[in-house]
Amino acid sequence: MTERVIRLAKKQISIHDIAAKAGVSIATVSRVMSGGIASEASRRKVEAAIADLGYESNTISRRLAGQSGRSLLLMTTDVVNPYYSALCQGAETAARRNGYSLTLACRELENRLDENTLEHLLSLPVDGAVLVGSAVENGTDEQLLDNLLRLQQKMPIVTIGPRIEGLSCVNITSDLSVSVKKSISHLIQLGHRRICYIGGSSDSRSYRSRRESFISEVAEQGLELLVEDNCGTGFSARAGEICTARLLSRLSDRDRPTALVAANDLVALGALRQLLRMGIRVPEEMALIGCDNQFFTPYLTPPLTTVDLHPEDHGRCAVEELIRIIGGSGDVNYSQVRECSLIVRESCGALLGARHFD
Amino acid sequence: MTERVIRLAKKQISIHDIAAKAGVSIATVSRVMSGGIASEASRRKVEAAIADLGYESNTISRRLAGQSGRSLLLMTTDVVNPYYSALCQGAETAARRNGYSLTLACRELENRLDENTLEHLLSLPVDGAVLVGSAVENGTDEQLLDNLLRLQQKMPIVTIGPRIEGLSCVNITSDLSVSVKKSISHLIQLGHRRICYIGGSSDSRSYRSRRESFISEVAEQGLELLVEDNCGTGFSARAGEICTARLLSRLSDRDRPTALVAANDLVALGALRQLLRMGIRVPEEMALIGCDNQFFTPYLTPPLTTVDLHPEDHGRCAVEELIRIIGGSGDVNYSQVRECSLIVRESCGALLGARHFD
DNA sequence: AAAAATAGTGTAAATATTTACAGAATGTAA
DNA sequence: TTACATTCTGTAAATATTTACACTATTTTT
Repeated sequence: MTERVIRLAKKQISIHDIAAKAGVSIATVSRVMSGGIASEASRRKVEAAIADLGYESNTISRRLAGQSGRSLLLMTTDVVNPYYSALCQGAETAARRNGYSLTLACRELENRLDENTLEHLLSLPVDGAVLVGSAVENGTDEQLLDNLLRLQQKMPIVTIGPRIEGLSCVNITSDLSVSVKKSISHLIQLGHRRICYIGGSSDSRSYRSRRESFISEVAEQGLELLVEDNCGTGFSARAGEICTARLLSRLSDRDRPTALVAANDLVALGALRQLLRMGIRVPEEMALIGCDNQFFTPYLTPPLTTVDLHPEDHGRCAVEELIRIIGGSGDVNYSQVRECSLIVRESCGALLGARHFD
Repeated sequence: MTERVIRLAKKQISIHDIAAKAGVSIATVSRVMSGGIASEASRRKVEAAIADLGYESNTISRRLAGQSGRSLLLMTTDVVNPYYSALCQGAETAARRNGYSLTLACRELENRLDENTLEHLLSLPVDGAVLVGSAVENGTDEQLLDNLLRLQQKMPIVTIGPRIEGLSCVNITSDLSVSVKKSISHLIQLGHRRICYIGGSSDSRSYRSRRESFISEVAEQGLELLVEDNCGTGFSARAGEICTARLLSRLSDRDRPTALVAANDLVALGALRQLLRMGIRVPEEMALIGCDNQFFTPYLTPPLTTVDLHPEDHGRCAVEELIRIIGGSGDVNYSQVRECSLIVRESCGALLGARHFD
């Protein structure tokens, strides 16, 4: 009934073997390994034995004895979304560079961190967790807070995304209002006055924050707010298509916006396709601006103007912060706001005449 | 000097606490947990105590005592490439469904599994590894074999990609010759005779295998082999651009191929852009076919015809095989060849007149 | 009724490490 | 020479589990 395990033949070389070979006790070996107090003579003998036998200390028992196992958890929504996969890549690289390994927990697109997932996370042998995506985006603040506090009892956490009210932890965030401001000023500079935000889901806290920034910035600049209730439907290319079709079918040609700000590049991709389908030329008749600077954006026709949030940087930062916290040094409750940059290409009409290609 | 570790207050509830509460020995608790021999009475008492105290067994010590820690390793090249991220998603989901966790080791695009990385992998507390990308693609067969055999001494492995000569392990693979055959027959059906393969890197074993298939299929069909040495330069969109530009600048208009088969969708994306830049219309003047059915392909202009290798399926399969092997049942040395499907869209001229959109 | 088999249980060893504590060896000061 | 401090080392306990082994109690077979 009990599961049979393949036992791979050779017994591990243990600290005991080293001790025997070097003619010292296991305690001394351990101290040499961890840089503790030991005489030069012992140190040399132990190091020779280690090199000789090719010994590597065992993560499992080190951890059982109360040490860090040097492994971190990354919880994301959906690595297929290039924003998350770039973040993941950044996190993994940073972890590996610091001698940590990274365990991945993804969710298919779901509403929130549920009971099962939480149990799974809690049972994982890791020293800390980076949380991004639905785990910190979707659901009410109380639900999120409940789950995260429970997780936090077991391990330190770092969140990426909008700060969660009432949770004290390190938080990596983009100033979405800056990203929106940059997009809107770029459009205004190019002469646009009728700008509409498309795509996204109001389940997402990032979305809500970005949308609020959009609304307030539109007001600030004295622009008209266009069909504000048309936002939403999701973060996919399909959502971009649907959303664009719905928006334009509702409005007469003269009420139509002259520029669309998409929730992300996927939404922009779908919008672009829908605009083409409807015979509306980009950027001549409609400007389009995305978000995330995903790898395919320079290759679209026209190349997409977008905002780079530097997700690899988010991943790297979160991991470095987490390792710092595990090391026990410094502040464990603040937000680090990361830069974002507007990447100007041709989908809003800039650069156009100059050189259509390149 | 020694790193200080945050110790989170509460001591874990252990098997001893359960034993005490249930009035039995720890051995009995362990047997109840693992479904071993125990009386109904003990079983009930133990289960009550477990529910009462909310006990969860400790992965670390279970593993130290020689049991599976229920965690797997996935080694990929580069999760930012959508093929790998889809694979990764499939693997993670399958692992989680089976109660396993998935640790990720990515490499930035590098030539091969080097010494450092291998050390890292060997030190990881996992029960088995799925290998895909540069770890099983790049380098000579001897180098690969050396590394993989060393890894295999520590844990069972499953590889995804072309089978490695001399390595006995489970291998998940796509029949690339079928994928190439499907692409070529599609093009021939549409009247093409001058077909050229672009992109990819001869460091990659998948690439070499796919290219060989291309060459032999071109011969089989009695087609002319076009500038065969022009292949290569990489798997990125940039590579597609460069490769296309170079190819077309070398040939007079009448020697030019009428169809391009790209190493993957990224290469096709770059090729598409370059063709547009050179004023060559797709599909009217040049057909283009990709590989991977990445999420952006339906949204290109024209929508890209491509081959879906079903990477999530590869990931899922590999993980399921690995878990089976860890469970100790069945064959541990064979190749499982997975299906691939041609996704016909408009970039080769099919579907064109009928309905240009949708 | 005796012998044998079976079911259930507890003790203790095993896994590979860290570290508190005690003790030994050495050096320094009075 | 004695007292004290310092440096170094080894023993053993601790971590949370599994499991071999010995033992008891029950059931089955002869």
